[in-house]
Amino acid sequence: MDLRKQRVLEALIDDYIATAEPVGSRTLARKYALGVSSATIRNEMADLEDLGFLEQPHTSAGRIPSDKGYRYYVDQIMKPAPLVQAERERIRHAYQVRVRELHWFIHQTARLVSELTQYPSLVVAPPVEQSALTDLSFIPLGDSTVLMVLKTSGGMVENQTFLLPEEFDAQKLASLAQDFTREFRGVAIQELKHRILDPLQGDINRYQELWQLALKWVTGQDSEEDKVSLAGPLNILNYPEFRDVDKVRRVLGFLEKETALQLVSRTESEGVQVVIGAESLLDDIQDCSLVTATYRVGADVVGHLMVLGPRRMQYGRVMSIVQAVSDELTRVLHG
Amino acid sequence: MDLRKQRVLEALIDDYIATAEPVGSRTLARKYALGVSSATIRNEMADLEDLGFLEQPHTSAGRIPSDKGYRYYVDQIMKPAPLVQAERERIRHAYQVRVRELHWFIHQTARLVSELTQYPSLVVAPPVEQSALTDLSFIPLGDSTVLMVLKTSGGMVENQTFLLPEEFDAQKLASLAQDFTREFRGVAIQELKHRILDPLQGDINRYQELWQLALKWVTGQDSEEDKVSLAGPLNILNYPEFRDVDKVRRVLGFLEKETALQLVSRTESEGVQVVIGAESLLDDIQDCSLVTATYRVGADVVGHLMVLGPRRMQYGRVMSIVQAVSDELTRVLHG
DNA sequence: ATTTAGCACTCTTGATGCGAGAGTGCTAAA
DNA sequence: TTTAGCACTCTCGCATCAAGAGTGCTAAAT
Repeated sequence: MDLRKQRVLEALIDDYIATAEPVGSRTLARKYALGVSSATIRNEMADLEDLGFLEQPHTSAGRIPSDKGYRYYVDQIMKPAPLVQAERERIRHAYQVRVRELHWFIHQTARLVSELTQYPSLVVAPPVEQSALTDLSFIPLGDSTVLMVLKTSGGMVENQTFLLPEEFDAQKLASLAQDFTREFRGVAIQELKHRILDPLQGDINRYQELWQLALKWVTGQDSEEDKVSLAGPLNILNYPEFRDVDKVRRVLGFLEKETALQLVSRTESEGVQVVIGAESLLDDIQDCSLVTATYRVGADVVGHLMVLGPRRMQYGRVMSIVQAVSDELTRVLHG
Repeated sequence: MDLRKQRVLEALIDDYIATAEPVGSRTLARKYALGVSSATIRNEMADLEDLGFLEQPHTSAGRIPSDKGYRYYVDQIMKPAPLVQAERERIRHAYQVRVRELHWFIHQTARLVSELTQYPSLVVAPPVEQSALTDLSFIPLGDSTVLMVLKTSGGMVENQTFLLPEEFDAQKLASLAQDFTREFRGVAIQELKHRILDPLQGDINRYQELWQLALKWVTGQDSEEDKVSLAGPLNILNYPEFRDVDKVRRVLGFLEKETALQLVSRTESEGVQVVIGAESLLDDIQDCSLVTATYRVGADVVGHLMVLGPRRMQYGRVMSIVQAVSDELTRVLHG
């Protein structure tokens, strides 16, 4: 794999990403200053095909990159595309307004990323259970309904209205919330489950029904849609590889199913990751690529961020954007 | 327009709705018990075409209904399809859990409707400005941020966190909220704008900056996405008339643009409305139909509910569902 | 007067064939 | 080792053709 092969591979992939058409030796010789004739390039291309970096859709078309070709391109050749000033500012400004509501953050982030990249984007919130309780309060709304406001260790606030199982007056509610907060401050949400059921908990224990209800909401929210946000799914309609409706359906189906969530949540390693085509082992997105990143809220509770596009994705650009956004998100959520 | 013509028209439309294929006289004679031969049906079909109820894609295909044909079908022939038990229960149960958050209601409704109908559905919340303030309170979250909780006349609760323009301690905030509530209870949100700026308002007036900020959020939310919820857009991919990606893009673009919102909000009349094909005068949805309904919250503040599908929509079913859901919604929001 | 059978006519659809164009691989010369 | 030249292959678009579906019209039947 000498330098010239790399050059040819790079030029070919760049061209294919730009045009979505198989690239021939003549095109490469004409459009890119490789300093050699098309015949030479032809030979190099044949070698690259033998090495498994390129494929030929049919005998007499140009060539297109294989998964392995893209992989080499991403790992060895390509440089992350620097963001322009406007984009950096956009990212910085995205989180300056409202604050502290996790679901707002993930919505905002998903939209931001999909607008910057022009690909669909999916953002997964960190699991609530892992964060610790900081404060709980109730706001009575009348008619046995109450707004429960929960502050967690990451500085986030979750709130939800729900029906009370029995009548409480405002004062009683306030004192209940106080007792609860005093007792359980710093305890992880997932731990609360057991603590609430603990018969030794005295007064807290007397209102088990209430707490269980509350708990159900908090953790129930987990399995809900609040946890994951999808933005810009229709962007994929803009790419010619998705002119087939069945393909669109499969891919968007993947994004809406839990498969996407599982796939992305399984990733342990930090930083930007790229999954190309069949590497995902998922039939539905055989000819898509994914770029994922993680972000942190508080200490080490992590969320995930993902961009899905055609295999000929603008890797450099997307990786830079995803990196910048996840950095910014981590920064903002830490303060 | 004698009875037999109606029968033929009905059979033809039913068949076309089921198959999406142009319908020929032979098919009608065979599948539907019309009691006459295909030749007779052929004559009737020719008449129906002259009357403008049918069209021929080309000389030797069967016929398909025109907009006028569908219109006649909807207005004169078709009966609303009764819902099955399971569907009625589904609708009743949909709103039993969480309560009082308007944006939750519209999300829930959109999803419910699109799942029942298998078409995309759009739900528009009633304009916040028209409802009156009932109660305002603050929950301090530390670091100059606060959760503002606003109760409105419809019994709805809006809440949002935001940054305080200056430092307030908890007590001061509580008293501010009390003053504000006392002063403005029953005033319409849109009216608040002027009242807050009124220099005669004494103490309230001293914290103009705070109130303006708060107001900006409440009414700003109006132009935001919280106001409208789209569910099941991908359902249209299941219908053969949308095998063309460009068409899909146009139609889904329409749903995401403000056009849809404007169109539906312009409707004054109550009850279920049907817009067929070109009747909408919008190029992007030339071969789609819309079924819309209104719902009320409180006295006469209304929201809208809309289903979009191909022209050969299952009108009877969709109209029943939309009717039932909007009734239920109105009922729940009234209590 | 209506309904129906029969039939010629029209138009789509799918298969087949053909030429143009693009791109390759190979050979031989530079 | 590179390059020019050329034969070869395969797709794509276009035209042609037969089959099939459905119609409209005419004439017979009810």
